[in-house]
Amino acid sequence: MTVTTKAVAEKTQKGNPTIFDVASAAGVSIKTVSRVVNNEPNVRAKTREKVLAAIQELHYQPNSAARGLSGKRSYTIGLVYENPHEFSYVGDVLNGAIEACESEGYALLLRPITLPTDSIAESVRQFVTQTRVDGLVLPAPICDSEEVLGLLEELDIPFATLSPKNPRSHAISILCEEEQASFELTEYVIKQGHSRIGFVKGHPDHGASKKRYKGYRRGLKTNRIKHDAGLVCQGYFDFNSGRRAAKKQLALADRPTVILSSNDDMAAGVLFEARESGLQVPEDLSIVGFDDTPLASHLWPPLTTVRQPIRRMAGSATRLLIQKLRGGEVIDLPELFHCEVIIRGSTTHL
Amino acid sequence: MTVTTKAVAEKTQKGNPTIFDVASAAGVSIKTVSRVVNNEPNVRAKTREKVLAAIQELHYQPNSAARGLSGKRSYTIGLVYENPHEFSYVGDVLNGAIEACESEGYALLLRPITLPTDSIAESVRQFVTQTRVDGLVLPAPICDSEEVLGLLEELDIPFATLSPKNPRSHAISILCEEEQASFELTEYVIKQGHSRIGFVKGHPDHGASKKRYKGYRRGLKTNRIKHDAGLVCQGYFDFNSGRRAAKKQLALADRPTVILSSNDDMAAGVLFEARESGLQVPEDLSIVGFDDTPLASHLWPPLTTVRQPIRRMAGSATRLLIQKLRGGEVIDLPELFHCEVIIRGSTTHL
DNA sequence: GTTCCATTTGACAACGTTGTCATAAATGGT
DNA sequence: ACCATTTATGACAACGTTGTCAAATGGAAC
Repeated sequence: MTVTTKAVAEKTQKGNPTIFDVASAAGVSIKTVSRVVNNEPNVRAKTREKVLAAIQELHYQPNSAARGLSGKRSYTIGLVYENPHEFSYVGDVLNGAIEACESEGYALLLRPITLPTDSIAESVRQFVTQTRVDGLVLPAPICDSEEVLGLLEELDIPFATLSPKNPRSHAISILCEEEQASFELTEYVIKQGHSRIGFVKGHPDHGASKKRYKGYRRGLKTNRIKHDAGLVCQGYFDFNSGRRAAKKQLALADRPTVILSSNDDMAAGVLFEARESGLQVPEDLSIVGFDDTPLASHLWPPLTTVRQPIRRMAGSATRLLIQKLRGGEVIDLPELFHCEVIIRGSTTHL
Repeated sequence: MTVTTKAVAEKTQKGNPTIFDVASAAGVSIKTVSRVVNNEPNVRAKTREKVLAAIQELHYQPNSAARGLSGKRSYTIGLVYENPHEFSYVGDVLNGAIEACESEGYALLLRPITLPTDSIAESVRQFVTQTRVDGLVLPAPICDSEEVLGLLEELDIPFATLSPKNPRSHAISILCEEEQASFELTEYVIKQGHSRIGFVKGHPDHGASKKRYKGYRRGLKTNRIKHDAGLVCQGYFDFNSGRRAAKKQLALADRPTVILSSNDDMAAGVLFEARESGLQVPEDLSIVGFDDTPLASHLWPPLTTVRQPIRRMAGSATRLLIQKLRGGEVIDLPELFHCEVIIRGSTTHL
């Protein structure tokens, strides 16, 4: 076993363990390892165990390129679908990334992560060792996990971050002027005569939340409106947290005349709750969202909101990443995109 | 050149053309072809041209597995994102397929197609030759293109169809009881006292449209309500076609008291238009959707609709496909999923 | 203890590309 | 016209796996 461990150490230094490493560790031929890996018959139970143990110890993952080359299979499934005109935030990220990959001759592999999870980093480690991707695109909030970024730097895998909390100086990061947009939105409602302005914060793990809140605060300050902590609620970017926030704020004696939400889903929750309490929108309460998802324009009244060019941002992140992979020099300065304030029927002057 | 063509023909018979085929066709070494393909410097313009011509003629596509094995790169980018709790229809399809692939050790490659396009089949051909996927998952309406299915059968690439118009006897197809659900929905509103029941059809290219319409017709017939062509509009599964349909129906002297739409987006359009004309929902007009997308529960009032287990359906399609790829016998009988009618606030009794 | 057969194992080629290094051809300066 | 240098091309190994086929092993029947 000592010998085994030693052999392991030697090999592991130079990249990932191969079937040869496993074979020598288990004291069998590579073919036998192959059989075990592929669940082929005619392997003695005892042999199988030895091999399995070696695989475990070495954290062996078959190289899919080699598999694909040797055997006939590619171990890959295609999914062809009609590109929906209207997609959610994540959908736009996908589309942007896919387009960029396609035009650059790369393939895109997806790894959805359901939060909260024990360790994002562990999921990411699995993903990169399994798929051996050349680089990673990381939207928020994944790109805000120090654990993940540390891991990737350790493994020396390049990555691009999309709307990170704190852009790293040595990573590609794509940002957009959310703070400014949020500020403009706040100024806009103030100019409409509002002064009791509610705000629903986004998920604390997303960098965007802070920026949007900051813009709101600056808007108030610039216009000499006193900040009232009672008019600020913590949200989590989902519909229900918007509802909860609205319920709370609408119950106030001196309730706000407008509520700004850090995304459209929460704004929809606010609208829902306003309706439930019999309020007219925008007459009794103006409502503002953020992101301009399809939802924003499909609600009635349609939401005043901010459009981020998510798709282009994701495309840019991906293209820069590929450029870096190709060895080209990439300006590591964060690329800054412009946001557009969109005025719709959910807001009106007092 | 005659020799070239001959060599091509010989090789092409046995699978895809390789770099050797191109090299011999162009009269150069494989390394030179490699250089051209990878845009490396130090290739004479004339040589490059010859090679490019051969590549074109042979429809050569580099084998990415071989590339990945030989070079260090995998030509693959990973995208790690937080799995949104709420996604659109397409998003659910993706999630279902990704989950299945992940658990079976396959990778999933996406190819969005923007319709209308000159030739879906051509896009699909490109996709499969580029990526060399083992099989394909085809949601509606892609799976309804005879051209595509014919191509795949010709190339002998297995595929699974999701909600196809006409399930093929020799293909995996996943269906759900949409006709029945639509029927139940129709009966439900009739029991609520409605008899002027508007209907907005779905996109004519989708198999689902026909089934949903059929359920509506059967619901009317079973309850002895005369079918009125004036109450049926053609829609295209998008918000705006829902608006247009509603505008038309609400202008009728004897307007419907409820409008059934073939999906939620169109129902949102109907709701929007109802609001625009100052109608109360559901008091003045009941509204029904289909699909139970997040939108349905986020609108106010939330929509009565039908939930299809899209994610599970996509997962099943993918798993069956992989089973088939593994050589396992797959029951080619279409798998039928159950739909659930969901009653919410957008409908009420007359 | 043989013999035979089924089971288990292994040696080695093949897959299609890129990387390395050697060599051939073109170019330029004398 | 020659050599030195740069540029262009090619031969061949390497990548890590699976497929093919031959060899070794183990157990049952005699």
